[in-house]
Formats: sequence, C-alpha cells, structure tokens
Amino acid sequence: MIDPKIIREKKEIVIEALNKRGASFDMERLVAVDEERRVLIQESEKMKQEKNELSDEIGRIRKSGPIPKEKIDHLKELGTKIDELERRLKEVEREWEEMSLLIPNIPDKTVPIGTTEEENKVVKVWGEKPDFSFEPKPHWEIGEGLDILDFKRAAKITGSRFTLYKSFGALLERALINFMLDLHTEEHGYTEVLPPFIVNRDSMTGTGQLPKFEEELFKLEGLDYFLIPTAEVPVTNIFSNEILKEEELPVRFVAYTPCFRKEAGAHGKDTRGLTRQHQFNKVELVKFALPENSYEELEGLLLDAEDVLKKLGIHYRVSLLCTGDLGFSSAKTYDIEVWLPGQNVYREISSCSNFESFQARRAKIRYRKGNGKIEFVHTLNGSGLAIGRTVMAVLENYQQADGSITVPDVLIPYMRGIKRFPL
RNA sequence: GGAGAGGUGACCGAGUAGGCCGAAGGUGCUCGCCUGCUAAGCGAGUGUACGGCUAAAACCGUACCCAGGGUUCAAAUCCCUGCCUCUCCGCCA
Repeated sequence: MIDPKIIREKKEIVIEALNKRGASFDMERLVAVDEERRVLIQESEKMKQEKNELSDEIGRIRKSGPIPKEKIDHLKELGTKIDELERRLKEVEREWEEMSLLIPNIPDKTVPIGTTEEENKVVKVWGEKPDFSFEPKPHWEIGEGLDILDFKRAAKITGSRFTLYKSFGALLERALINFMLDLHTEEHGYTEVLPPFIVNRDSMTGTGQLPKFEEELFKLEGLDYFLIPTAEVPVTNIFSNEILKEEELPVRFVAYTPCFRKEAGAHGKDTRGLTRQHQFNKVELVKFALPENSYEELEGLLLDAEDVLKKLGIHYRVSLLCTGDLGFSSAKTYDIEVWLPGQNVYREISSCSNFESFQARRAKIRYRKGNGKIEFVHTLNGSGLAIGRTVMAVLENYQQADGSITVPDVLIPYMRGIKRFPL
C-alpha cells in the first residue's frame, strides 16, 4: 500500500507511477471515496462525542434522582443516527481499502522506464559462457539420461509440473539448500528461520499477493489458508503488527522453504524440465531495514545472492527491471540471470527487490525512532537462490563429454565427498 | 477428538453486582537530581490508530482491555461466534 497522504495531496505522482508501469487505476474515484470517508468520520465522531457526554451526565444524575425520560429518548435517537452513519462509513471504508490494496508500488527514480522485459538493463556480468567440445544438453535430457530427474513418474503421482528427484539428483538438491543456508548464515550475517509453509489471508495481504493474485495461489479446501508461493510471505510477516526498536534494525533472515504456485498464466510455457514447477525449493533472503539505507541494503542483498553463483563458478548477469516488468509490490528489482548452455539462454534464478514501505504499511511493520516517532520499516527480499533452477544450472554447466556431471568444489563437502556422477 | 481454565498496556498484574477505567500497582525504559563505588535513593514522564487544528508541535475529538457481532442511554466488565494459550484425558509422526 502506498501512503494515503500522497494519494490525497500529490496524486499526480501516483498517476505518473501507474503510467510508467503501464497500469490503470481510477484515481479520481479513490480520491472521491477518501473525501467522503473523512466527511463521514467527522460527522459520526461529532455525534459520538455528544452521545458520550450525555451518557456521562445520566450516570451522574442517576445517583441523585430519576433520569428524565426525554434524555433517554434523545440518546436513543442519537444512537440510531450514529448507526446509520457508521453503516455508510463502513461501506465507504471497505471500498477505500479495496481500492488502495490494488495500487502497485511507486517505482524508484533509478528504475528504467519501459514496457516489456526487453527494456530491462543489464547492469552486471560475471564470468563468461563456458566452451564445450560437444553439444551441451538441456538439463532434462541429462537428468532423465542419468535417471536422477523423473518427470514421468512425478506426473503419475501428481500431475504435470512436478518432479521426482532421485539419487544424485535428490542429493544435489539437498546439498544446494544446505550450502546456501550455511553461506548466508556464516558469511553474510543472516539468521536462519524455518517458517510455516501455510499462511492465512492476512499474511498474504501483508506482502501483496492478495487480493490481486489469488488465482496464482493454492488455497486449502474449507480454510482461509494458502500454501506459500515464496518464503517472503511467512518471513516478512514475522514482524507484522509490531513496532521494532531502531537499534534492532536491520534484521536479516534466511529461510529455506518449498514454494507452491499455480502458474495459472503460464499454460504451455516452460513445460520441459525444472524451469517452471508447481512445487519448488528456494532459499530466500529477507531484510527489514531503516528507510534511509534500504537501497544500500538492496545492493548488499544482491551481492549476497550473487555470491552463491560465484562460489559455484557459474556465469550470470544481473538485470535491473524496467517499470513495465516490475512486480506489483516492488519499488526496484534486480534479477540475476544464470547462463544455461544446454538451452542457450539466460534464465532468472533470483529476484532481489526493495519494497520500501509498501509491504510494511500493509503488514503494519513499524519501528520507533530515537526521537520517539514511529515509522514504517523498509522490507526487502531476494532469492538466494531458487534451488531447482540452480540444479538446472549445475547440470548444464558441469556436464562432461562422457555424459557425467562433475560436482562444483564448494558442494563436494555437502555431497558425501562425491566429485563426479556417475563415478 | 473429549473435559476444564484463561486471553488487560514493553513485561508482570489489579479491575467482573455495567457508568467516576485508556485503564490501579509493580517492573522495565527515558529525562532530571542525588550519591561516589561496581548498587541504591528521589522526582517527572512513558500505548496505538484515525480525524480535526497546526509551518510543526502542543492541543481537541473518536476508537481500541484477543477478533467480530449483540444487549444497554452507557461494557474491559453481560450474551453469542471465532481465533489463540494453558491443564487433564484420548490419539498420533
């Protein structure tokens, strides 16, 4: 949610931001609703004041004598009027909130303006495309050939877009999770958390998945609970409705969780391999920062995520997303795109964003400043990294001419010492 | 799943024959004083949100004693529903 004061006093800023994103929104309507809301608040509160005063008076009179009937009648009448006003106010407030929750965040000034991902800006490149003496295969061919990824049986067990990992494949997945958790806790200063994988509606609304993207989520039958699409949701909501101390910030959490997504808008897209699954693992980085240095924290977060690929020795580049490609809640996002030689593409493996106070305002995450004032924190998060996509990257980049896979050095301790598969 | 108990401010903890309770007291914290010894004493202050007024405060008003309804002129206090916690029993990774 963006600051209601900005909508009220500087709606041009919001309109301009929406235009840059290519989003449409009836701002005039929202401003009108806001105005009506405030008028109703004033009217009803004035009446409540009168009612409270008269009620107190009756409390005092009662001690010394009978209560005049006309006073009670007058109060009853006031009560009826207040009820009416409150009913209208409730409707107006609901509309106001529904609308407010649908406005995307305002992009940071440094975000390039554009409409599609074509206009994202590559801002960093690390390493280079490896040379192969043979035609590198896509990971699904490697995986099925070595019998470490079984898509057919996963489809039998559940359906499409699920994977059964076997032997070296399962071990590699688990090794990557542990490697990343250790790296971020031991070298980058994050605290590990293991949150619930199911959350309620408030949490989903707090981080911005709801109300707009419900069709992307798996909802539990008969309950207002959802499977998490990313650890961002439970971890960011750790501090919902809390007031932190300024000196506690920044707080940095790292969490491993599975993620569940319907991929409703992706029919027929990325249907082969691990790229786009209904269930995948991810190690996520989440930060709560002071507003004045949240952008430094974003750069740091990006470096922390990049470090995983550096240590794995896999070529990647970093793109700064343009306004048209920016996620709903984000003010600024970097994507890390890993090189996949078997598919001859760069593929997003991490998305690092600063949400500024957008999520904090929805989830009511605040902090008390030195001078006693209370403000919203800034929240940030980024994948560090998506595990399934890292498995793709390892398989495709470390495949050998004989069809085997060598294990990146940093993973060997996490792989029971295995250096190559098959041996 | 069965039977009980309970959810009050940063924390502990009063307050249930409805009004004088945004809420005693204590602890913690902040500021000031005092003291000089690894501590104590004294004084003051210390919830949040929304609305109004402000340059900004101060200030005024409204709401909030888990959440949502209800009864009443009036509810932390009474009634209903939900959520959560605790104890006992049952069941179970």
